Amino acid sequence: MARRVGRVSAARAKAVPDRRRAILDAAVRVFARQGFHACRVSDIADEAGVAYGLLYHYFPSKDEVLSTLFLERWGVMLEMIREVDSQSLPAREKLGAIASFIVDSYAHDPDLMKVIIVEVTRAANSFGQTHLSQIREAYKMIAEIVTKAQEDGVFKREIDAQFAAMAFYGAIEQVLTGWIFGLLPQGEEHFERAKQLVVETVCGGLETPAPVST
Amino acid sequence: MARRVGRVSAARAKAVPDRRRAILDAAVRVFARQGFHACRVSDIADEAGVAYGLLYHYFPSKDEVLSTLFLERWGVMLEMIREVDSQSLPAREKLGAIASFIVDSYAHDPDLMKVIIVEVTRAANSFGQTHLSQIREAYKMIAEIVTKAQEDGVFKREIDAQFAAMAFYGAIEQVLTGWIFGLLPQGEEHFERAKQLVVETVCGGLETPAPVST
Amino acid sequence: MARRVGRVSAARAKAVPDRRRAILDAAVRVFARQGFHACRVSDIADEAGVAYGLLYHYFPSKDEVLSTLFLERWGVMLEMIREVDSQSLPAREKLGAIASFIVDSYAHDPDLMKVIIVEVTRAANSFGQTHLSQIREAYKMIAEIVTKAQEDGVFKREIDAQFAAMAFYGAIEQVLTGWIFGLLPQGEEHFERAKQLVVETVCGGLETPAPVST
Amino acid sequence: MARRVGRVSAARAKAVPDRRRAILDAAVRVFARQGFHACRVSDIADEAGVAYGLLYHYFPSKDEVLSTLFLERWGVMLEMIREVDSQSLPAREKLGAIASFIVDSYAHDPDLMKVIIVEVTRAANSFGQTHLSQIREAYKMIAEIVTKAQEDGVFKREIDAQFAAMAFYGAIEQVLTGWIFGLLPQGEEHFERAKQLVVETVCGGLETPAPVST
DNA sequence: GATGAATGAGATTTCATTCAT
DNA sequence: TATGAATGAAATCTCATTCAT
Repeated sequence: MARRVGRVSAARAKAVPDRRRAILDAAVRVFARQGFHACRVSDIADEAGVAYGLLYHYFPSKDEVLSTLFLERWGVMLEMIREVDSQSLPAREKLGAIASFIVDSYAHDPDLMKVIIVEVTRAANSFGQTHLSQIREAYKMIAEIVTKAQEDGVFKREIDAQFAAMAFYGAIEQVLTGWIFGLLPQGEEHFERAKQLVVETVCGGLETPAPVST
Repeated sequence: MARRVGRVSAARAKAVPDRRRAILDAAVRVFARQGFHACRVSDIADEAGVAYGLLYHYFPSKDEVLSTLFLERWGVMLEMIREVDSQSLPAREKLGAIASFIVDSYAHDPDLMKVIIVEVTRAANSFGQTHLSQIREAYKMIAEIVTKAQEDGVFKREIDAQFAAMAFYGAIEQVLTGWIFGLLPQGEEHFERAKQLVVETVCGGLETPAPVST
Repeated sequence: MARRVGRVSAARAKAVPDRRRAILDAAVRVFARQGFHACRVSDIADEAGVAYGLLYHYFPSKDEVLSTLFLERWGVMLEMIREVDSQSLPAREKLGAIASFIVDSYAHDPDLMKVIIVEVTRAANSFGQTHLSQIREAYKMIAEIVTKAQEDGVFKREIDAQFAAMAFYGAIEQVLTGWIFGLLPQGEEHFERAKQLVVETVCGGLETPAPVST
Repeated sequence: MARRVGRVSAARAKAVPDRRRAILDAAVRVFARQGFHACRVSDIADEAGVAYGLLYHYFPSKDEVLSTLFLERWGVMLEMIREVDSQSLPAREKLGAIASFIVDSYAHDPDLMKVIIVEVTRAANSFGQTHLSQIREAYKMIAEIVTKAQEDGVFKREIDAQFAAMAFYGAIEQVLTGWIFGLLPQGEEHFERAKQLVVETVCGGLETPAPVST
């Protein structure tokens, strides 16, 4: 009966505020601001405007709130990479699509991306461990793109695909980190430029082409 | 070669065990194994084989132990980058020296590098914030190397130096993260290879040179 | 007479045990028995029959428990002195009313008065400092009673009012201290007698009236 | 050889600083400033300019330092009261001598008197308990003075001697407390005046003599 | 659904005291 | 004597989680 989808109930859904969603959204802001460990469950509840006991109606634990946030978003990303991968496009464009998606994700919801990166993908001792298989999946798919490009003779074969995938993803994530830390300038313009630069850097290299010697 | 002391005083130094050093070394192992937040001060003391009150004899807090560890090592790295920077070498070699230093650091003491990366440089909400100026210093010096290379016409001018520095550092750190997480194969051979590949990737690019069209 | 509530709500009030009050009451007993510094927060919780985390639900710190106790009771006393002061009574009766109130307070709840005196009014280095303004307020109002009596020609003018107020209050507090330490005999009879004696001593003096010389 | 008294060795005694004394003197300052419980043994040692281990050469514990301080000074006071008591003087003058001694003690070394009062005589839960017999001794001797005066018909018989002793001592101590807390003005002049006023208040009473009715 | 009082394990930190040198 | 490194018991406070209402 609950969660009915359809026009009428959709209207009703608006009338009945979705507390679960409110808690998740609040958690993003609080985790981004204070960090997962430094915040209390009651901080999230306060931000969401609910009693903190309610959080335990929707989630079994504080950990699960973060995990939910991560899995939701990471799932979308994996989906997207999978789709890109299945198309027949030049490797550079595939990597460009991935970079674009990640940068757009940050542009659209910087707090969420900050939380995912800081509290999960970069947290080797806690959630990074828990969600290792999900994280690894992304690297694997990127590596496959590289492998294919190498087979096509477009990418150098001497650079290990696994390795290249890490370098590529690391470069993007570091740029996001730069934004998160306030080390790189932000803004629509910079976001767009970053998408191109990261691909150009990793695919084309920083060096200017060697002049053709006669 | 470094840290050599006169024979006599070296013997004496052995006679008096350096508990402070023992605590720092133990902290590295414990932080690496359990994470800074998940470990207790007594875990460090146990690992060091001392009473945990002694930790407070040498450090004002648990935080300060980690900070000391970070600053010690990061200081050495900054010093090294500064030295490399001052020499007149091709940009690729300068970046290669930096990559080598970082990889060697990991090869030599993986726990320490894990701690520095996981608990400091990637911990945006805690120690990453505290030591931001130190971290930024490294990025800045790398960016200067890129800038110089651009002025020399060796590096492409369209890729912002700041941005390139982040991409370069991010690529290396991600590779270390791969080792830390067990996502990339480790071993002397792989470490050596990584030094070359990261430079080749970022400087030369993943793509094969475009065939000279006639 | 005070605090009477409607029958129904009074019954209801009983149904819901006031844990905050229980903690305060337990704290009085524990502070009196062991002293503020020598007791642990868990001693208070045990005495109150609650988990000690609950104490932190109601009070931000152990200090605040004592402060609450002091301010509650001291406030009542200041109120009472203020009221006495406002009436038109002979100075001796006003001081008598104050002495009576303090002695009655002790007779009614010796532990509470012990705590207030030992841990606050006589604790120059800790809570005595914190609550100095409240303590001073009592002395000030007593001094005003003396001043008025001096203006009326009832009290000697050569004894500074501030000074007289301290002597008067000091005499009473010392008597309570005698009871607290077990140096003076206690009991309803002694309490009643003390009320008169302290006033007689300070107002009338210890000396017998000089015989009228002819 | 040590502790030789006499002219020559006295000169030497100056040359060899008395560390035990230095520690006691430092303890007075530190206890007065921070309170017994709030200060650390190392604070005392720092103030005395010695290593804190040395304190344990001269005293078995921190407690013992305070006890030594108290017993030294309180012993002198008991001695003095005993002497005064043995003389044949009017009760008022005997009490005056006691008040003078106490006030002079404060004038001469306010820190020491603060420590004795705050940390011992008023500390019902700790040192007040430990040294109860010593403290009681003073009250007893004062009470004896009162008793004798009552037998001589100089003091009213209806005011219990024990009680009068407490009131008298309490009045003085409260005045000292006023100085300690900064509630009463200090200075040579005020100290002298206080000696008279406390006796006049307790012996003569605050009230003006009743006019002789015919 | 919603609330927030109640729980209690567990963490950091302090500091009196000991003792080898 | 004199030092201060070393010890470890103990205390306060936090906060995720439970559950009666």
